[in-house]
Amino acid sequence: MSIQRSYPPSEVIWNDFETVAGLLKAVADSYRLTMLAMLAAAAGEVCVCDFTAALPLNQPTVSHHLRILREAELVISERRGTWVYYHLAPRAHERVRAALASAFEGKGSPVSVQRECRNA
Amino acid sequence: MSIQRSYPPSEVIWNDFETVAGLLKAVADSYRLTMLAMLAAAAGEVCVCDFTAALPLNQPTVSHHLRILREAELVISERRGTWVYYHLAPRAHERVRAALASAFEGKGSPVSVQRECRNA
DNA sequence: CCGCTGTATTGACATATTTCGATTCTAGAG
DNA sequence: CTCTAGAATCGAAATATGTCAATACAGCGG
Repeated sequence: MSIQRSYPPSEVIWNDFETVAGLLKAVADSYRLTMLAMLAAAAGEVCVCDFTAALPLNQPTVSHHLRILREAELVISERRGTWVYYHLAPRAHERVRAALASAFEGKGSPVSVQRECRNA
Repeated sequence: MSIQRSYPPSEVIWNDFETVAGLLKAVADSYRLTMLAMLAAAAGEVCVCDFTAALPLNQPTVSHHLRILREAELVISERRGTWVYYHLAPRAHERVRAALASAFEGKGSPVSVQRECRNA
C-alpha cells in the first residue's frame, strides 16, 4: 500500500492489482467468511441481530465487518423498521472469483517487463 | 483471530473458516498478486532477482512476500546454483477458488444455528 | 581457504486491522 | 414527545502486517 522506492527507476512494471487485492482483503477474514456463508446458506436475508447472536463478537464489531463487506459491494443492506437485513450482492461470488483469476491467469498489465537478472 | 467473548453462551456456532481465511490472506496483497501473475504469465520459473527487479520493493521484502506464498503452498521454490527459482504450486489457483467457494456456497458447518432475534 | 553474489533471516519501526466501550442515530410503541 | 431497542459511528487499545537496514547463509570462482 505505498510506493516510494529505490532500485533502478523507470521500470516499476506490471501494475494495478490494488483493486483486486482490496476485494480479496474484504473476504480474507474468518468472521466475514462466516457471514458470507450464513447469507449464502440463508439464501435470503439475515438480520444484523442474527449475526450478532451467531458470532462471538460484540455488536459494534459485527457492524464493522458488515461495513467492510458493504463497501466492497459484496453485500447489500436494507432497513426494515428497526431491523437491518443483509443479503448477498448479485454477482458477489463471481466478482471475487474473477478478481482471483486475473492474477492466476497472468492478466496483469506487463508495463515493461525488463529483467535485470539475465541468466538462462 | 481469537475467541473470548460473552453473549449467550453455548452457541458459538458455524465454525472454522480460519483455514480458508489464511489462504485468502496470503493472496490478498497487490504485490503478492503481481508475483502470482508473473509466475502465471511466465508459465514456468521466475527467479527471485526478477521479482526484485520488477517490483518497487527491496530484496528482503520480496523474500518476505515469497515466504508467505511458500508457506501457503501456493508457490514452490527451487535453488539452482546461486539462484532460487519459483513456480506456481500444482493446484494453486483451484485451491484458492475452492476455499472461496466454501464460503459463497454456505458450506460452513452450522453447529447449532439457534437464533436469538426472533422476528419474522 | 577467501571473497563475491544472490537469497533468507533478524530486529526495529510505521502503518493497518481488529476489537470493544461509549455514544449517536433511527424508527416503532406508548 | 418520550421511551425503548436495534444498528451505526467514534475513539482508544491491542495485535497484525508491511517494510527496510543489517546480518547471516549458500553456492560459486579464484
